[in-house]
Amino acid sequence: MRKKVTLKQIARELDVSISTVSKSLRDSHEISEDTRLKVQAFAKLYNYKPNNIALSLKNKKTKTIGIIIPEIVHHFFATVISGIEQVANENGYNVIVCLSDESFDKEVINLEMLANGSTDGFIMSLSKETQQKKDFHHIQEVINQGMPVVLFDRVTNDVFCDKVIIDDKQAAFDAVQFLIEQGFKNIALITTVDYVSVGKLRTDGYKEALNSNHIAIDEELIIKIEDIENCATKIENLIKSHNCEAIFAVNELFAVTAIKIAAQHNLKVPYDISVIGFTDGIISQFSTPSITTVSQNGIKMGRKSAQMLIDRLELEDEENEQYTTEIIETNLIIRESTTTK
Amino acid sequence: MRKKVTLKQIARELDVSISTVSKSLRDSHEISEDTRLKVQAFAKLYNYKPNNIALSLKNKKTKTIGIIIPEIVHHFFATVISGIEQVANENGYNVIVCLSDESFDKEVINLEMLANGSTDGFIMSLSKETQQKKDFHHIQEVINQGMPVVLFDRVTNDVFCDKVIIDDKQAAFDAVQFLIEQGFKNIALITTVDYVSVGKLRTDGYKEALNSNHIAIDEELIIKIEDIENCATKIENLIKSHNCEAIFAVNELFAVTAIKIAAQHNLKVPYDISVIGFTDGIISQFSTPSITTVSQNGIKMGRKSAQMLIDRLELEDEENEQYTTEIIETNLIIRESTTTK
DNA sequence: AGGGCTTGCGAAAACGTTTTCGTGTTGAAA
DNA sequence: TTTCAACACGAAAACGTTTTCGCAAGCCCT
Repeated sequence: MRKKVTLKQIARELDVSISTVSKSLRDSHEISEDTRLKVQAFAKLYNYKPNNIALSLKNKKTKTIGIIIPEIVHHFFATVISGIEQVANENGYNVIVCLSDESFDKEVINLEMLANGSTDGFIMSLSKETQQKKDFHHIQEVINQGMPVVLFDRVTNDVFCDKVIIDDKQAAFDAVQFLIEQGFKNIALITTVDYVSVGKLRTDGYKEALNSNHIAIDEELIIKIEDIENCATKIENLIKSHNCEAIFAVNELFAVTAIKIAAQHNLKVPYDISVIGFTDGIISQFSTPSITTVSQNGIKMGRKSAQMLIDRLELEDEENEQYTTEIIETNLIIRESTTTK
Repeated sequence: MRKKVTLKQIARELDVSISTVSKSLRDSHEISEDTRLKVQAFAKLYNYKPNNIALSLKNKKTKTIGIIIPEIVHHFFATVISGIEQVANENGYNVIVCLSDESFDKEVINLEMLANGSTDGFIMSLSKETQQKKDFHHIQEVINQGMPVVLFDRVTNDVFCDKVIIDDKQAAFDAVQFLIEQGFKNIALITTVDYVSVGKLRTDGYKEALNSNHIAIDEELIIKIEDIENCATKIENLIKSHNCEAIFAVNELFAVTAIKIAAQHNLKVPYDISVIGFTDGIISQFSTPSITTVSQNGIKMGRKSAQMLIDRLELEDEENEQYTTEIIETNLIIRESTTTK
């Protein structure tokens, strides 16, 4: 077992000082060519690489980005991480990933854990519980300590920092508008409970689209799902009791569930009902029929978030207190689950 | 902006030495109760938390696990990470995630990057390119330096370390055996090119199942996909030219693709063809028909990998050179894509 | 020969901890 | 009064770097 070699060991072997070794390896002009080459050769032979921890301590920079998200087994979040990782890598940063499991406490613990020197900044998406409690002191705390934070997707107005979001309301509006243009009037909405910020925004977009087309909002056509496990009856009722021609679902799980339940009642999508989902994930792409959906472009969100964080990290002391909110464009991907009336 | 407070600052404020502060906070009996309480109160007031980097440097332990995987936008890998993160968290470890993008070079770079002090050990799954080149010197290198490595899923016999796998061959055998028991004889295989270790093993299992049931292997019924983009014609030929009654696909993408292509040729799954996939991901669960598949239990793989790594890290100097290979059991999840003849 | 450069290198501080060891003060025992 | 232990605390090293500063030797110029 050949342990990693340090400057000190090289110095001892070559009978020079630690400073000389360090300078030689960094091609300092202070050192004669003789010594420099000798040291470099020795270092190469023993495969010397500077210790990152020591560098971090000295430079007060870890070159590490902390990511805190609700869960990772979720296509959207996975793509965001992927995007973050790309940009991080291009800029010599590593990413350290923590999962909050939608729990406020875990979010706080993870944040505090990483804030003690482990990372230079954070990219996060709020847990459901945090959004529900509206308690963001932990985030404000790390910002006060001088660590940049970028919030993405699940954000809040209550904390000032850079943010990356999609225009959920507009995207929902566009999706519903599309359905209306296909000739549908009785358009149902399957959404989440209100405290999930994106669910709320998408609901608003739905309503606005109906309004601007002078279609009355029928509350019977709006169902709010709290728990995916036992949503079946609600959706069944929706499909059976109302003559709904089209459904806008605020995520792909709701969309595919609706399609399945429709099929069980001998209603074929898109011939009997059109369905639009949200999030262009695996489900939308591979279910039968494939699902028309609003694409969120997680990669782009991740890349943008990382870029914003790194920009702020490298600007450093300029203390630019101008926080910005970046909006990633969405687009409707039209597939098999929609048709014209 | 209230920067984080250090021992030195507390010491200066309270006019004691750094040692006294440190000892007070660690409840040392060397310190009088007076001083101890005073220091603790002050530390609490200023929310003192020890700097992780400094601790890492001192203890030569980072309490961080490096994960290097081919990609993260992949349900299986996401579940494994999730499992790793659970156990890591329970034991006070953080995880730092790097993606190789199936590239040998990126795998090497990431490994070397993290090996310079950033992590205490690694959990990895080999990139395709690495498996193809059969070059594992980078992994052997970090092991020689005394860093434990756990390989999972995509492993190799050429490097000695702890491993966590499923019995791919047996699982494939079981799946094909199941098809045979349903009365099918003409069973096709959709697999990968040979250098992908798990693809090879699953192919072996397929063949062995046929053999042990005295069914001749028809090479025409075996197709190897290199690139998912243009595999359509191969699968079409398979479906059209042969009277294949059932298909065993070595991953869920192949399975769902086969089902889609079959549908295009007016063959209904499972009535005309039965299909079994591998990996119980989103696709298998939500496609129509839902797909009978071999479940890999990524969470369990991740948890086991993390446990093995941490065990070795905490054992430390005992220098237990007894490497073990853990096998995670699989099970066949029977859904709608299979029926009896 | 003396003054002033340049060259080549080492000592030491700094980052923030923990821990070992030393030391001065106090009180009690002899 | 002397001796010794207990007590309370500080100095310093160590982890592995980088960088500033100081210093000695050699050289050139007057």
